[in-house]
Amino acid sequence: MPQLNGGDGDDLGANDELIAFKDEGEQEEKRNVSAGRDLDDVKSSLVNESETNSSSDSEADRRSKPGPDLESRARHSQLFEEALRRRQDGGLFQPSPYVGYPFFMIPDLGNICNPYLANGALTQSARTYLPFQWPLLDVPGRAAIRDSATPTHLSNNVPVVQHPHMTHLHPLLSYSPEAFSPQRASPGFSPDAGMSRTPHAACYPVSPGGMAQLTHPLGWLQGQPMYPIAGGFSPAALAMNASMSSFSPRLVPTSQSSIPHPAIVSTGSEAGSLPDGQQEREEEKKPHIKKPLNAFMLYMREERPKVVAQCKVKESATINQILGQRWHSLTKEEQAKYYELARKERLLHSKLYPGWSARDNYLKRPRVPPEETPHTHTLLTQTAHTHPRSHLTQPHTVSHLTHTHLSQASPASSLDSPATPTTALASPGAPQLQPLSLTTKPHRTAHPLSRNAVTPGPSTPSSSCDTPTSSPLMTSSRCSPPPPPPPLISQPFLVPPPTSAHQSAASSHGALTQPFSLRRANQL
DNA sequence: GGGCCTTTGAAGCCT
DNA sequence: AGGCTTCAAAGGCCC
Repeated sequence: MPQLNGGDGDDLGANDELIAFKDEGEQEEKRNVSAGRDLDDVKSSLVNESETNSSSDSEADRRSKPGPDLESRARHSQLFEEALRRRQDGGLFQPSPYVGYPFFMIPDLGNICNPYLANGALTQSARTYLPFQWPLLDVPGRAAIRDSATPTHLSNNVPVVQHPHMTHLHPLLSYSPEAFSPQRASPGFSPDAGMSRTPHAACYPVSPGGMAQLTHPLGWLQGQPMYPIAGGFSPAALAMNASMSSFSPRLVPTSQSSIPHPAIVSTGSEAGSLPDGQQEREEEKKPHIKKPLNAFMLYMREERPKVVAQCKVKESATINQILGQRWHSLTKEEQAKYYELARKERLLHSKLYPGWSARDNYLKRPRVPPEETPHTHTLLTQTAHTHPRSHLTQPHTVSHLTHTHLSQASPASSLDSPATPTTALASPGAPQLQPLSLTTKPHRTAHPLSRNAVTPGPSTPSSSCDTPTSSPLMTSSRCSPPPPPPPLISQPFLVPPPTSAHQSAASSHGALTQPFSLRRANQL
């Protein structure tokens, strides 16, 4: 566990962070205990509640139970620790966010490797990135730069390379010191050389002072507009970037005009449906800011390589099933790490994008190829606000109203009291309700029609990881042949009848007995 | 080439 | 308030 608040406590670059985290600044061990205790408290309340109906599934009971579950958990914990050690030793795995969790608020860095900026070239999934990610920038034009293994000099000399190993770049989880080191800065960030391709670089907590010594990778772009702010990023975000950055504030773009960068273009579909209005055009250039990752997503991000390596499984659907059950096999303390990390992710996200709301990404994806005129676009947009679930008719273009608050957010209000509810979540007084349904959510049964008609069922202590059907827990460090179906008695997660709270949490994914594919079909 | 699958959690919208 | 839906990551698979 790293010192999340290492240094002088300015790693976040914001004092309110210290306020937000009541334990911030204390010893990490104490923080861990505190986080675990908080989580325990929250979970215990739920457990107590559920115990009124059934005590068989409480965490305490599970943990006190001898037998395969305990054994598998011990193995898993051993694996977990081993993985942590490996990462500390500079192994191939992505460094654990807790080993070197670089929880600092360096907006420039966060922007450079900003994982929230999606759409094409800058997304991890697209595996295309600029040598540095443009702050608050959405670069949808992936088609133009995709499959470019070598730097592609675009019209304004911004090299674009494709780098499958940089998918780990993340403002919180993994910064590559090599990518930012002065030694490598030149070849790595030079417009002529593109980015260092060193994969799996260890991450480290960067102190602002240390970063100040580095050559800003954007130096060659100083004076140029860096990204469009037409999307309505509040001056607060920019001010924060400037104030919190160890780099020159001049790098913070001040122009409201869009960048003529070739990579910073709207997607073809967006451009094709552009209405004539200038405002709409600007809205379509708005960057797509991704949601912050939740605890499980962070866990998956970290554990996925292990599962892939251990099980030789590459299908994400299968891996996710494994990880889902592994997640349930984690102890509260282990889960608490990820909840804490997710909480800080949300906090960082809310600071980077004070006006952002999950609503901004809501129903933005085109479900049906739009055949719309500007007139219908307007109508559909209005309809979408009235009936946002009617995604069949939802235009793929951005809504008119959802972003208006972004540009209206005042710097002071954004900084002092970010408008996003995530900040409220991160506030010390806000209860952490996330873990409530962790170990009580019943497993879904895969629909037989589903392509991946695997039926994970309740977690079992088995160590096989051939398929989630046999045993997804994968508590062993090796993949073993699928054992015979374990007796039901060995299932560690016998789910009690859900309480109202459980029901609510579990039902958030639809009917418990209804497979995802069916639910999806019903949605459509 | 793009959508689906699959997981959990956060947050949105709707009733 | 409660229930339901969407999105976040990921990569093989399928059409």
